[in-house]
Amino acid sequence: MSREKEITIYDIARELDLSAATVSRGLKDHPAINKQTKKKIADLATKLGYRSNNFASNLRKQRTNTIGVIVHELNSQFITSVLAGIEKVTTEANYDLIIGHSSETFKKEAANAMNLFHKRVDGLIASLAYDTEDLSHFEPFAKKGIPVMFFDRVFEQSETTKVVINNYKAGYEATAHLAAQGCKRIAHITANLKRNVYAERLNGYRQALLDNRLSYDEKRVLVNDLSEEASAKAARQVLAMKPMPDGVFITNDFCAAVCMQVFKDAGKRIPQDIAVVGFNNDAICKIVEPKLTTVNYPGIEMGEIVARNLINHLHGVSNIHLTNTIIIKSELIIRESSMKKQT
Amino acid sequence: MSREKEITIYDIARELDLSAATVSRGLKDHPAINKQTKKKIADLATKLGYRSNNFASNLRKQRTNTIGVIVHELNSQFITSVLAGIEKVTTEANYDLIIGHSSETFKKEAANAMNLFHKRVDGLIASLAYDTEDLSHFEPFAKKGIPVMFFDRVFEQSETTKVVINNYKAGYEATAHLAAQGCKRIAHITANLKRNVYAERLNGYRQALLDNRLSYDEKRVLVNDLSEEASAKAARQVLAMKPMPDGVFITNDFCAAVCMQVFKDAGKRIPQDIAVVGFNNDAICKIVEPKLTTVNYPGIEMGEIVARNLINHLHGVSNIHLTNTIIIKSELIIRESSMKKQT
DNA sequence: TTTGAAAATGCAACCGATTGCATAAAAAAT
DNA sequence: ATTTTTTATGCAATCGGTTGCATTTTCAAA
Repeated sequence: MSREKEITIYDIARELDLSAATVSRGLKDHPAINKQTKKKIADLATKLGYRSNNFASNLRKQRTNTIGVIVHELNSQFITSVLAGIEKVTTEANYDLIIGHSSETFKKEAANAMNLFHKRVDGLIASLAYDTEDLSHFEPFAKKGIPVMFFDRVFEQSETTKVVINNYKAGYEATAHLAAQGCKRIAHITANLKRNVYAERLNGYRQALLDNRLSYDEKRVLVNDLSEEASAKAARQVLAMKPMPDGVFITNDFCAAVCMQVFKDAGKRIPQDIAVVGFNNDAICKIVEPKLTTVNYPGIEMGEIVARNLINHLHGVSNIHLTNTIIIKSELIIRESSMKKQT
Repeated sequence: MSREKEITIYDIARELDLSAATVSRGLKDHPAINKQTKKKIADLATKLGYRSNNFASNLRKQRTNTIGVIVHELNSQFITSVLAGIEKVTTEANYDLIIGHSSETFKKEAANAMNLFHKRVDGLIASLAYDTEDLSHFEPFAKKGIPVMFFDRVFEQSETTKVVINNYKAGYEATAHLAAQGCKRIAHITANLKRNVYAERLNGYRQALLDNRLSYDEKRVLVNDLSEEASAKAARQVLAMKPMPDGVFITNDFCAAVCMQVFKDAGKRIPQDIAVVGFNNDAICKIVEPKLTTVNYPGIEMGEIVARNLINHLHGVSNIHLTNTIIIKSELIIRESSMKKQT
């Protein structure tokens, strides 16, 4: 209720008959300060409830020890695990984190970028929104020499550093698996092909079809925004295809779960009538029936790697401008939804 | 690559032959500054790529215009929508947001609280972690007169302001609905009863049983941590009860989804053999089969209300110490998982 | 032309921590 | 006892906006 006076190093200095400089050094364990003096300072600081003023400190140091993160959405297992990985590394390195989310819109992504820019983060980690078309909103960072790293949703052609999985390979393996299960007409439900992850998976899908002597048919590729409504619509489109596909590779687990629901409502059996493979290995995979075959995405590892690289760069240990792309392993997890052939 | 020099108001002042004070006022549209001067300042600022230094500004103003938020987890629809509501209001009021998450642990919650305290947020919004036992980590805020508001997971007995739904009523209605569907042995799967939300729902459950002349049996109440494993275990415990329950009210949709899976694997039909009601109205409700009856939790509204009250308090428009508890409406959404009686 | 009020701008002291350099005190070497 | 080295501490400028108060400029009223 009653606002206490804020304690500063000057208060501590006065009380101990020291200079503010000594208190400042003492508080951060500077080697030139006497051990006992340090203890006296620390004790009094605790007693008075001193808290360091970040603003004064950052103003003077011209650094913030803060890293900004921009993600497209928060409510996904994948993103949450990436954040956990980033947090682990940044906390160890004593950096603070400011997390912003774009709700999949370019507008909010740009607003977040500007916000973090004004907050003067020392570095930025980002995954692009659904409809981001260019990276101009990250240019202020480049101009000021603030490192930016992308993960997952990146611009493949850009010069910035990025951490990704091999989406081409993942798409290839998912599709090849369906082919190996005997599927002859494999559809693909995906999202905005401007996003590298989806474009690459589509490429993998196509190559796997060709390598398995299955024809690639544009009509079997459906693009939507992965919302519940769009997913259901895509599923109905699959059902309406003639002949109906006997397998479908879907680029997102939630979308796949919705599709499965529609397929089952239409009386189709999974995997007998239509086999399904999703992507991400979200918790939902084990809840849907049958359990969903999917591609496991090592989120924590991805977060750790992207954060570690950024911090190494900030510490001058390495230079991210030399390492352009880091590829992380992913793997197909086979469950019932695609097991046409019983083992 | 090449780090540009940072532009300050002094640079602008020098170039326009003005004082820094005038530039400062001009940039923030102070009424005493001539319109044309303002325009000249704004134009040059843009041209030079000026960005205001928050640290200098906050240091001087002794305010941050930032609100901290601590939530227990990010990957839930409910939390995401609360955050959306908070964001909407705070953005309009020109406050920044710093979001921290505790991963359901007291330790990280306390660490987040200290971090936000040192970042000197003007106010704090929080929902407690699974195992938080006391509120001592929020005391520094109280001491400095920084307002703290809780939502959803709160300490009912505490003096702090809180925004909640009527969990008692929600639990009552969910249970009464099962009774109305003809269930005679209704089980309840819930979580840490130290969390008000779960304790209150249990109370509602118990009263509804009594009001429907059904006996309350402690053995039918299972407490777990809502993880996938714990949920499956709880479901198996329900299956093992003799006689087996014919209805179950589960305090969380994800947990309910896992349970349904276990029930179905055991050959039970939902809702014929066992009716299920969940809680939260997450997207998963419409993906499981049959679709899950649940309690809708108005996340966005909750976020808006808690943020609006906090900001009003900060602006001195109202005083949160007068309003102790705000209750928001929730409602039962009936789907197939509980419809024993066909309509 | 003078005067008074209103409008616009400037002065200078903050806010609190950091840090290069100077200095003082204590310990060691001569 | 004196000089050198080591160890501790202090001085004072700096970071970049903000703001109460003073001063100057502008413009209309007398």
